[in-house]
Amino acid sequence: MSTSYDHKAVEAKWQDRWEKQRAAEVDLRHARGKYYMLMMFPYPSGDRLHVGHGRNYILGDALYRFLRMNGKRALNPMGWDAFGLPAENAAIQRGIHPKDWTLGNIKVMKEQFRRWGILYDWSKEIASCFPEYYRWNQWLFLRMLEKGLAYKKMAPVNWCPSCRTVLANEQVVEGACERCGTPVVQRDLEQWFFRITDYADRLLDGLDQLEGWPEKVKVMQRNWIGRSEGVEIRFEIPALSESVTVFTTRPDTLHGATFMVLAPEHPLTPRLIAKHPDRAGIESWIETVRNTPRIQRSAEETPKEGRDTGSVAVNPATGEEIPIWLANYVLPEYGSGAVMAVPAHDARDLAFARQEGLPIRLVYHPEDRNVDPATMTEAILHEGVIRNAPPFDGAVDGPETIGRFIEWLQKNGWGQGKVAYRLRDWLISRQRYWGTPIPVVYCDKDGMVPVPDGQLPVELPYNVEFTGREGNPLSRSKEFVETKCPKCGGPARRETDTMDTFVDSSWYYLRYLSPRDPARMFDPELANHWMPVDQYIGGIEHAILHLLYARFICKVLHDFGLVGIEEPFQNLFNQGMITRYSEKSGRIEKMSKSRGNTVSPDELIEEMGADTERVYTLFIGPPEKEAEWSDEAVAGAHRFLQRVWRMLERLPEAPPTAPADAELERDRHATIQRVTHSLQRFSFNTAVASLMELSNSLFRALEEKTASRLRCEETFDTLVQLLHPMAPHVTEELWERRGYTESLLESSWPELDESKLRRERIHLVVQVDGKLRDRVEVDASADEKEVRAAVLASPKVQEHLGGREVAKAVLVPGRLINLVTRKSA
RNA sequence: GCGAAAGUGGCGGAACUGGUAUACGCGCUAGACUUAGGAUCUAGUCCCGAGAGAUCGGGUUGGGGGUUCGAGUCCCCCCUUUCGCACCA
Repeated sequence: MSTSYDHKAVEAKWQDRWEKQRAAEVDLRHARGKYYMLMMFPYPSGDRLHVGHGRNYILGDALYRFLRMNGKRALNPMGWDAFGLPAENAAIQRGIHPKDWTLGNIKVMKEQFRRWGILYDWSKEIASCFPEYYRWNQWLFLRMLEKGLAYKKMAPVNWCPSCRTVLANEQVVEGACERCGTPVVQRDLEQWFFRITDYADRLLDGLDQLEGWPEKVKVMQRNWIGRSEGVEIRFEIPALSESVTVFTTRPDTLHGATFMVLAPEHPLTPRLIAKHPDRAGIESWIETVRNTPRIQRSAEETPKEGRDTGSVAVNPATGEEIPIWLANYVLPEYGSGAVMAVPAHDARDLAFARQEGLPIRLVYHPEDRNVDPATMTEAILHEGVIRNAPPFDGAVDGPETIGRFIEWLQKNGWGQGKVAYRLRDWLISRQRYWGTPIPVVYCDKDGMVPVPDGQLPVELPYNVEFTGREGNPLSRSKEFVETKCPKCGGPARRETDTMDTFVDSSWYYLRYLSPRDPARMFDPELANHWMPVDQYIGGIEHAILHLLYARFICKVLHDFGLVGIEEPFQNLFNQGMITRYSEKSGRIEKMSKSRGNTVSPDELIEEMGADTERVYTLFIGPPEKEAEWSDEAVAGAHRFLQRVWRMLERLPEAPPTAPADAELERDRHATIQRVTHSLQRFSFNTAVASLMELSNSLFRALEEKTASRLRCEETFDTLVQLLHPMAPHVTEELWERRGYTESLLESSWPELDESKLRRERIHLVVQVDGKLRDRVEVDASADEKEVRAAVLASPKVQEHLGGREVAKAVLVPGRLINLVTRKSA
């Protein structure tokens, strides 16, 4: 019967010890050298964490331990993104107050982290739902309000008539309210915004500096910002003595604009349809379009619908009068909410023109430009092709043509260059309780008045009612709503909207540095010393929203003169998801509670230990890629740790002297080199593989008694040290049992001696004409001449040469030699 | 449709800047120890062919072409998959 180690006892022992010696907390003010790493800010959701969630925490902890053993000052803080919708839903469904629910979840999550053996510096702990934290959201809001970066305006929102509340886009499922199934309508409400569009160019340009970010995330952000350069062109509407401006990136197709399309919401619409015989019909159609949720309206499957206003505009290039239409596919918020329709060169305009029987006119001939000739034939036949119209001057296509057009339009006073963005201002107000109250009050006399800094924080009242109906519970709290105007002292009402939780997470990394500071949002001196964050680990789901908002707020704080940096996160790592077969769907899917394919860490830890889970999670595959969880393969990680454990008992069996010492020593150093390199590149899976190899070598040496006791012990110690970031508990225990009194975590990473990697005799691969034919052993110092002589002495090589002459020999030192025979000319 | 990444054994995956393809693990096969084992250990395990045999020959990184003494890796074309964007004018 072989001994197996009691992982439960070992893990409990070290988890207790780590908890007690929290002294490892970094003294930020006195730490010399900087290595500020690993940012996380999880949401305490109440669902038990599963092994899929464990991946990024385990990854981060392994990295943290590795850095620390390498003498780096690493900071590993943890805090809670504690506001959010699930807490409020829990209150509605189960009658638990969001605060109590959240704090309970935090406790559970902390216990799970402890059981994974994860070392967080809890002295830096923050939670966004505490007034000590969110008062600085309010402070930031007031500063942004002063600078015009926060503002209020009417905006269309998703409104559930039954719940009487605003819904986030994510809460609208197929056009209906996620909770009650009532069709959602579009409604205009006064909303608070942050002017992120002012920063569009800087957010875009900043990406080029972020070399430590995955290209994928940068591309996603670039698409989201969606900068496009184009032109604004004015079209006169003679009947109204007005003009309408369109935005286009293709001014060179202006001659082909045969009609114009406005968003139904366009400000000129009422005047354009004023004299229309079916005005009422059009107005009711407009209402339908307005009530369509935005997501549905801008889906490609949605059929194009339009109405002719009966009014006309003048195409400045041709002088022709063209009809003005309204259509659902033109969005009011992009560009100027109006387009010149060029059906010959735009797929959407073409579809619409065909549907409504509007004229199609070619500007470019199919031979000039990428136009589908088949679809264009009818246009050519009916309208002909406009070429050599000014300012073509016979030239065709390309950016130069467009450039000339812009100049020409400008000269004629018809238009000018303009940049349009897809990015919209950030809507930060939520009609919800569980969030940061927006610090303004409304006074009948003074209007909207910001809350003075001295009266911050505006605290959330605890005693409110959660009915799930009638919208925001905050607005029914008299205690909260009724207040005094800071200006005149008269009666006033508080703003009851709260902030989007992304505001909380957009600056938390700065608060980690001085979490209890009562006087400031953060300490600029510490921020300048420790920022930017060296390593950020998180899921790809944050690629746009959170990471864009955090970059934006960082730039805002920079402009306020509070921090020197403009980019908060230097290196970003996106771990891949863990997948598993789901009985429900019969497919391999992302591990999640709703799919019923989760693996509980509790049971796994009970059965095989946290170290096993950690090693397997890291070994499963490249951490940036998706990986499929295999219940069987976990056992392999467990066997590996058991093997390492058993070797401790066998060390004394090794002989005092033995022949293969040098070989084991070389393996040891090769492993140090490989593991160190692997961990530097986040390649945890190959690091574990290398350690398994070293373990196999040592095991064999012990079995066959080919290495001395001292050598075996030294190899074992190195193995344990290198394994520590992945399997911290069992390695600490083994280290202690080896007689070391200092904690393994405090020991320093094994040193690589490159001279030990060298061999005296090396195996060289011999190729003849690029094909592997033999291996020869030569002195490591042998020069080409000697190698050649040794190789030619091989009977196998001679056989394959078959008497042919060696025309050329390519020697790759230490690896191979390729003998090239002359090829038939 | 546009953009990005990737295609290697039965499976997860190795191969750093072109240099022994399939490391490591899972699974599988045979054996050992055992009352028994999903425990442990030993040997084997890319495919085809020859041989009793250690071995020997040939082929193989989605398909096709190219560069090179040499290509999983670089270049071109095609196929497939995954992800992101998608009425943005």
